[in-house]
Amino acid sequence: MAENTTSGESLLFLTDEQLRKGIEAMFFAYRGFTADPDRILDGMDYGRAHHRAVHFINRSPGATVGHLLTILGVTKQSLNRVLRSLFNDGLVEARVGKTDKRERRLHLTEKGAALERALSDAQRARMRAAYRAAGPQAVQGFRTVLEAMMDQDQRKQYQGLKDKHL
Amino acid sequence: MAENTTSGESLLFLTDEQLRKGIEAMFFAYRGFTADPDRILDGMDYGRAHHRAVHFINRSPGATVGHLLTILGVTKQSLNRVLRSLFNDGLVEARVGKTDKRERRLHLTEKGAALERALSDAQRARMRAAYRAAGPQAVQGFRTVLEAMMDQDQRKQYQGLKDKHL
DNA sequence: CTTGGAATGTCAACATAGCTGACGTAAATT
DNA sequence: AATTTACGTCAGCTATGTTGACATTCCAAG
Repeated sequence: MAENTTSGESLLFLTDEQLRKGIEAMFFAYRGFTADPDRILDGMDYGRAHHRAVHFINRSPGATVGHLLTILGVTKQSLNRVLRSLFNDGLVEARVGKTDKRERRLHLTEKGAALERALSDAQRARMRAAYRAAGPQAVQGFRTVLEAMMDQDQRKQYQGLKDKHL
Repeated sequence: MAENTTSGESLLFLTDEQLRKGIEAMFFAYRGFTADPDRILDGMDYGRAHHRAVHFINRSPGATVGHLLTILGVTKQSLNRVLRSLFNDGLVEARVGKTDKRERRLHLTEKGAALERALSDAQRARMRAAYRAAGPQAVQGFRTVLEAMMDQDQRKQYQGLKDKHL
């Protein structure tokens, strides 16, 4: 693991100690990242899985179940349990696909959109505070490192989503 | 910390769209972050909870159970289940506290240290690749934003750990 | 037209990892 | 002596993931 190999030109940021700090930063930060939505969801019958579903349905209205499956990376049985409860509670509605009638195109109802807004408002508020405190340059570095940390497939989905939206 | 506050100079990084991208980046990156250790643990009887325990015991040898509880933020029942299995399998050993005999000071055995090494090698490899690809300046921004995203208590623990180590 | 496969849903059974509540024991503190 | 602290444990619950098996619906290709 010998860092500082070639010349002395500051490969210090690649030492095991620096990496360990990064690892723990991810661990603690992720807890903060999910804390606010979790607090809202606590008390409802919902959890993080519902949050993720609602987030991506809001983000890509009309997405099929299969699409959601690949994004979330869970089994259809697991996702189905979540979707069923959202469906029963009137937060999500499924419209039969126009061209392919096997597909169920997922959309948020107004009620679902309201929950999504509540959750993402809370999450964005924290993110905004962090961004503001860190400044634009740090934010760019943040995004760069996160993107480099993703798996290939995940990165494609992430970037794909980026384009599809606007 | 206030960057670019006053006039209209580039507060664009605080738009909801930018924040949403940051949120999704966290989501996808965290999956990558945990993927490699998860793969190793899969097949053993262990999971992410064991990884976390082993990580922090390695990091702070002699830590008490209570210390671990506050760092991990779980209940003692939950942690105890994990510790018991690590204990039974001879990965962790508990020594009675010298001054306070109620305390159990936790240490990794050689076997436990070997697992910890395998897990953190995998995780560090990914982190190192991401750091290397992103560069030192991005890494600094990454850490700055993550730190700002933590809860107060978590941030203290994170920073506290930083000092305690070396 | 029939058949095969894809997209989806559902049932059953199970594992992991979190939680609460209640209780016990030993050691330290007051 | 009484209380508090640190830890362990039992019992039971919930959320979220997993596999495996099977049904339905429908598109597409032979």
